[in-house]
Amino acid sequence: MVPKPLREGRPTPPTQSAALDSRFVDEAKRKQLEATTRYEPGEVERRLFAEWMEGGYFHPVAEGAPEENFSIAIPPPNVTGALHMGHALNGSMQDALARMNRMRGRNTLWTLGTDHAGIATQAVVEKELKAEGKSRQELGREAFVERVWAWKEEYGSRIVEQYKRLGASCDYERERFTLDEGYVRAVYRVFKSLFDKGYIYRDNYMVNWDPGTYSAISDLEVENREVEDTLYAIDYPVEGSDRVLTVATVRPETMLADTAVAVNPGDERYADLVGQHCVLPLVGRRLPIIADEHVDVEFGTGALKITPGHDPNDFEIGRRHGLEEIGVIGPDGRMSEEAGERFAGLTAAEAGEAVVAALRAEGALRAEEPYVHSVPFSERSGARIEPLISLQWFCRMDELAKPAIEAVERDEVRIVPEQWKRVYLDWMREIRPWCVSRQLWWGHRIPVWYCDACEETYVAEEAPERCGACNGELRQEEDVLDTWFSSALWPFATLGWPDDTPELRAFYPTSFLTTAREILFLWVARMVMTGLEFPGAVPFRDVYVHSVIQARDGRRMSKSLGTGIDPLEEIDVHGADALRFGLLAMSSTQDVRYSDAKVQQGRDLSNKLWNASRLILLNAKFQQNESSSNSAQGQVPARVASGPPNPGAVEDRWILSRLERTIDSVTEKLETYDFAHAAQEAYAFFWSEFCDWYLEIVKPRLYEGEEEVSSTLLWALERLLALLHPLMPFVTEEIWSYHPARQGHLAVHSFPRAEESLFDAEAEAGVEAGIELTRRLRAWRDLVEVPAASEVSARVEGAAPQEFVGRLARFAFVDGGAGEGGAGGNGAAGGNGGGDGSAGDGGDTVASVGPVRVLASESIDAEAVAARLEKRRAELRSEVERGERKLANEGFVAKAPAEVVEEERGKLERYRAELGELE
RNA sequence: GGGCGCGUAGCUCAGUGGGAGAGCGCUCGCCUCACACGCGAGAGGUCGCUGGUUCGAACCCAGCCGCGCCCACCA
Repeated sequence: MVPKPLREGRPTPPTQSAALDSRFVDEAKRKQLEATTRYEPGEVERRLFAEWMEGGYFHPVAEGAPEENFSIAIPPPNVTGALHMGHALNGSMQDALARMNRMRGRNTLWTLGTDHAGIATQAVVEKELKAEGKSRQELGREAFVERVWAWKEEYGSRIVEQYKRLGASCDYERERFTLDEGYVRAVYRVFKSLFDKGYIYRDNYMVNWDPGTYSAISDLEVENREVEDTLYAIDYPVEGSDRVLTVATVRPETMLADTAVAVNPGDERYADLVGQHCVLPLVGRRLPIIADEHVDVEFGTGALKITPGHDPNDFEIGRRHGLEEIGVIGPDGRMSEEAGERFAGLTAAEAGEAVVAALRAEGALRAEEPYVHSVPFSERSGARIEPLISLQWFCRMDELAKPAIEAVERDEVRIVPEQWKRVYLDWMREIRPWCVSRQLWWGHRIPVWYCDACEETYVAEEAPERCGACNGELRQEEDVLDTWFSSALWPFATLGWPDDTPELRAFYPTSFLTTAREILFLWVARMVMTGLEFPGAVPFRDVYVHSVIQARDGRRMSKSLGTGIDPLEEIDVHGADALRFGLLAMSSTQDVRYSDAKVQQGRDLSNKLWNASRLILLNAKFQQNESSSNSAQGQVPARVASGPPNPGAVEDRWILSRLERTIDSVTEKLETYDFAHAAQEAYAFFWSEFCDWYLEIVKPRLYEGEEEVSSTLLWALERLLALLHPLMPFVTEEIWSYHPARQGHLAVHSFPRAEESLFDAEAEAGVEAGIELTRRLRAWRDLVEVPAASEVSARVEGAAPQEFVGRLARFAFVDGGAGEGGAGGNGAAGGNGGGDGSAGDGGDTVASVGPVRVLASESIDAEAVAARLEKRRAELRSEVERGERKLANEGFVAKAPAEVVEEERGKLERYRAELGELE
């Protein structure tokens, strides 16, 4: 749990010039590259991160306009926190965007900081105290708060260090904390301003009292759980009559605070009783019988006991009818004096039992039955919420909500995926006052001062000295503000607001926010409201609501359940790039289970990148560039070293075309926050097309030292690394350090833009046909069980296949007439022995695979060939039948789009032709 | 009670009107001079169920079954 030092005994990072072109001049480094057949992220990541920091790349100058710059304010983690998977996913997304935009030359700021997290932090320190046998009360407020600060200074930066392990390109020099001096000023300015507008007020009101934290909490911090309780029916005698009103409750102890009984105004059963009184059993209080619409005629007896002091509904009803508000349960969850001598001092639960016993003794308990209902619990402490009336500070939200609703309606803040837009709007339209005071010590103490002498109240940004009216002593409000009150100001308070700072001018509004949906209301909505109210502009343009990563078994990842997976362990084992890739690839808009396989895939990809690059870098021929003007760090990204190559070979044109299309597509996906598809598409291109086919195709040319293929490879590699860098910054940066075109760090290299002039449909079609033929030949070999090591002789009919086909499928093409060997050379085929003798001048054809006529040899099993042929014929017949059936359908031909019909005809023709050849 | 979403290969998930995909796992064959964290070839799916719309449905509509999440004051 102790933060790991980041620069574990590493020597200082190389200076610019040392990091520069020392590679192949330096034979040792070449040897190292040659020897390292496996990418090892551990050492690389620490070293490279230090280099980036050294370069100052993450610390932009505050210049330019927000529209042309790019900025993100990180969702501030709790100071008490440790990096969890949510942070890791969130961070991977933000970093991908930050890095892409930085590489595009945009002035990019990713603000980092932590949240003081009132309850959580106070709880941690209180626990510490408890272990020492002390309490915060003993310590006193001032000393306690000092102690929390000391804790924060010592442990509070752990999570910041952990973000570095992820590779997050935050501006670590602009780290903020919600209790920083400047931040506190922002909070006080906002409080005062909202007070002056009449939005903030103090009132005795029903709140969610959390006996666990000994504080009020907001509606959003309450979670409802199904609980099995007992529903008691109690008889309340009607005064001056022998009738009784039977009421129901799951909390009998609250009857001690009843101040009325209500019935529905339309309920004829009780119409005559309205206006009369009941007598409260055990207590003897006279309760008026009132009529209120809230009462459900169908439920129970249709009579409802009213406890304005301990039930939110009853509270509302009580206020409507001007009922007395009695509190019998105190903030400690125990019965107060008001509950009467018999019950005072008992816990609520004990009191409940005592009340039931007493009622039973009096014969007032009519019935009891098990009852399942939902009960509020504190998300903070887990304690059952005790609704009670207390004096708190509230903020009226309706006026603030109006512009925040409009901003989202008009897409000035875009919520992605769009379904969350409605969720946001629905909540905002029904918004209720926010209880902003908390009975804690750690936080922003509410900037209100009272004069006890004359009862004057002052709200101010700075403490007034004495009472202006009577010159009496002033006493500051004891309560602190809800943590979310300060979080709500995060995007602008971190930039220096309320001062007019260069940062604010350059980076507000921010560009992007990504968040889990659980804090859409708690945090996002409130930032929109305060942003519009204070700096006067939306806090961010786009909000991306990401998925929740669940534990492997589908449960929530949670520390208490023991289902959490520690991202740092995953980084230790697989590397940060692997984790980043894995998280991005597995994430989507819906919740997903954590997938080890995807992280594995990321690790494999890192390794594959490393090795494919080794192949290229160790074999490509290139001229060492004179290192041109040193690109100034962090300013102008280095240009792509050379212009696009213009190769003649069809496979070169093919791969360049595919690369540019991939760049186009991956970029578009990143821009629309479709991280999963961006990652997977980049993976598929690199692995399946670039490595499996292109590298295999060009190996002979590469080994021969052909310059054209070398420059194509180096150019493609450079663009590929740059494209992948936002997703996997470490491996790509490390590989780049060996690239001859390197002039500076990849982190500030330009991000590729698809070069459309390289799109080449013809080359794509040509190579893809060759690939298809290769596949068929390989499948044929496997099927007829040709030994893997042997080469098969064959003749080609008609147009010659791509030359790589024979080599990759291990086919030696012989030319019947000229006796010229095929691409692979006959030497290798010599192993086939005598069979080749007859093949040399065009022996018997034993099978056809497309245009390829396979010649008889010892390694070919005639029976297997026949079986193979029969299988293919069966496939083709069924295809032909399918096509014929479809085209015979008049509706299809008449109504389907012409190109669909055409395609169908083409396919049918091809199948027929192939079938004809085989029969 | 209201809302949102999900049910596709053994597993985890893409696909959202024109012939079922990926990664992992599995089978077979390969240590082929970048990579065995690898290479090649395969097997495996009545796309939850029932109806409807359409020339055509995993995809659109309706109903049903199962699962999840959010919001909500029925004692």
